Amino acid sequence: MASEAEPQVATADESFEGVSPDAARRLLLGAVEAFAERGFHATTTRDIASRAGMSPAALYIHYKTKEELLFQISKVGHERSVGVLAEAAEGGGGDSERLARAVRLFVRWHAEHHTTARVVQYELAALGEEHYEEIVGLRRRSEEILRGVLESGHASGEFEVTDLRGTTLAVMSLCIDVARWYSPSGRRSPDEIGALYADLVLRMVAPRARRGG
Amino acid sequence: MASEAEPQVATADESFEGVSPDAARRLLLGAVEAFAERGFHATTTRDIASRAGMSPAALYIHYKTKEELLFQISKVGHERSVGVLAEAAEGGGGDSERLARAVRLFVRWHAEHHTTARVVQYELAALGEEHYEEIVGLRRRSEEILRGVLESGHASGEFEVTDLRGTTLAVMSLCIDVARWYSPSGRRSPDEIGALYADLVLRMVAPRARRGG
DNA sequence: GTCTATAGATTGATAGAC
DNA sequence: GTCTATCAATCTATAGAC
Repeated sequence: MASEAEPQVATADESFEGVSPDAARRLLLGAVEAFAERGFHATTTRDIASRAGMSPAALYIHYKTKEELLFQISKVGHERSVGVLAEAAEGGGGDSERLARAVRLFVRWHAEHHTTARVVQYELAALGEEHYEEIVGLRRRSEEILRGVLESGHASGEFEVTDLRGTTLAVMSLCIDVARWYSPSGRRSPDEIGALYADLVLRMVAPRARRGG
Repeated sequence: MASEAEPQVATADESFEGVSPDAARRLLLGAVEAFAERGFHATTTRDIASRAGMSPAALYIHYKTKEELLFQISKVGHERSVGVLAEAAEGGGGDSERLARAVRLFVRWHAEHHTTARVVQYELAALGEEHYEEIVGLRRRSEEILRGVLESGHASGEFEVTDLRGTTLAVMSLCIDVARWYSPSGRRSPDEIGALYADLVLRMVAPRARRGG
């Protein structure tokens, strides 16, 4: 049995593998868990520290404020998700293939890393002003990547997109909202959800069949 | 010029018209604003009371706890949004017409009442256990209504839905996420977004064109 | 780097006058 | 029903020993 002072960070998230020293990473993982469960403002620094198996004061050796923890999570999380999206969109194949792959992997990331994703997507408002601006820049990039694929497919006639910005936003919405409702105890695996959503998105942009004559 | 003690509840939401006495309604509106801006836990009872032009103590004449305010908002908000969805789905026309109308009005509601909707959709976790269970019941109803329309359309051959539960969830996601990103200062009106999303959803479930031979 | 102890501010909620 | 005043708890963050 672990004593109360032992680290309790259960769901290790490889997104933060690179963070060192070890104590700083454990604090980050504890914060992800706590922020995802209860939200930034409802989480106490005591809670974070105790999940990392440390005293309340130890947090401040590695992070200046509680907000800085949120910022680090937000930054790494956004970088990871933008990276997934960029890689999928830049990969080979036609525009349908690129779009399907982008949606599938972006959705899968939001399901697999739903704790991190929840913090990333829903705790933005708690960031300080400068940190917020930096994160908004990263968010713009993911939107641009997706819009690029849709635009390319529309130009080539592979897609039919009547409202480019609106459709981009809708597809982003679909993917992001997965973080809100996904649960590992649900019926579907992250990959299955990704495949389903990729199919739905392809149908959203498929050229309409010419009807009648 | 209004003195500091005057009510500052700006965006009156007709969802709460029926609440009386007047002070209780003003507190509710103040709480909606504050919860939407900063989240439940970051909102102080002092903030709510001051938005309603009252002293901190006055809140407790009308509500037992801060959580009870959240519950009232959540309850009324859910009832309204379920009502919109139910009316749209029960109205006349074919299944395509019913689905398009349901999505259009549900999306429009989430945009028009985006402050209320944000609280309704993203502050659920702050509810007490019993209150949470009651709200979950209302949420199940909206999912069932939407699933009913999709099922009916699939049975009649008007739609092609390969994964009923998954598609239902995806359509709900699309609608709900509007509350997260919508801003009145954006380029599109709630009605335009509703119309666009209804079109996208119809395409998601349209039978695939028979290709080739 | 980590701890114990605690400062200093703020919070949700109550008491009691009017 | 509303106010002023305030309590008791809790929070972020720091000080100083080890």
